[in-house]
Amino acid sequence: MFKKNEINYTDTENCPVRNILDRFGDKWSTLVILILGEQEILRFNELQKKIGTISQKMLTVTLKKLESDGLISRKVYPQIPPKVEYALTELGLSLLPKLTSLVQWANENMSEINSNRAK
Amino acid sequence: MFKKNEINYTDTENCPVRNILDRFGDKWSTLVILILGEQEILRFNELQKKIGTISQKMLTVTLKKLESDGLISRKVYPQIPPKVEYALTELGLSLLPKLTSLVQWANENMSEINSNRAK
DNA sequence: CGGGATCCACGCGGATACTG
DNA sequence: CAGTATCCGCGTGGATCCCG
Repeated sequence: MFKKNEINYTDTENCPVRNILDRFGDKWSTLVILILGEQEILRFNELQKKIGTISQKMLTVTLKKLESDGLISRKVYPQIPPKVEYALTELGLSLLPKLTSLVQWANENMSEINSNRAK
Repeated sequence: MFKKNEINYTDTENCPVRNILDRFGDKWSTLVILILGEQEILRFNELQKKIGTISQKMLTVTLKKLESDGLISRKVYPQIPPKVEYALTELGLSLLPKLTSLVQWANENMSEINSNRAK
């Protein structure tokens, strides 16, 4: 029934599962990717308004991390006032379907989870 | 290119995306579900050994949360010493493919992400 | 064996002020 | 506009001890 490749979850450094969870287990990364997947290109302030409750600091930190991971691109227009555009890279786009699939599940099952919790 | 259902990400309470991220954005939930999906049934200590680095407290907390969400089941054998078995519920099983899909992506792309980060 | 109960450190993340 | 810098509360999560 289940293929057992016997993943070694103990090895935090090399286990991709642990790695990805450490990376996207934070509060904002996944959300930013989802929003960029929906809108294609967004400026810093547009992202912040979209999310609504994120602070400038955390949006900056999150974007930098995702950029250094190669998941999003950052395009700076050298003008005053500055203009910076963020978008998903190819790598980010390849991740997107996996996340939207998760979102779809969330949409379908959140009410059941909530009613379970209420008990 | 993109269907725009215009999700309101600002509404933390009602947005399923925000909800699921708040719920599985912790350090261990996703990992526990993945391991239970692989092994079907596991006892408390077996789970702890599988994960390796989780503390008793966090495993307890995580299991309780997942149980109250209705994602895993908890079967107690009233004997001494006690025996408790954990497994995925139907709901948990329905989530599993979405997570393994994410794991697959992680396996395929983790090396690229790591080399990106190194720059 | 499978937890409960406490204590506590650390770091995530918010609030605020400032800048090119 | 798009950040940077700093301070700091608070919750996550680890360590330890105890119990049925």
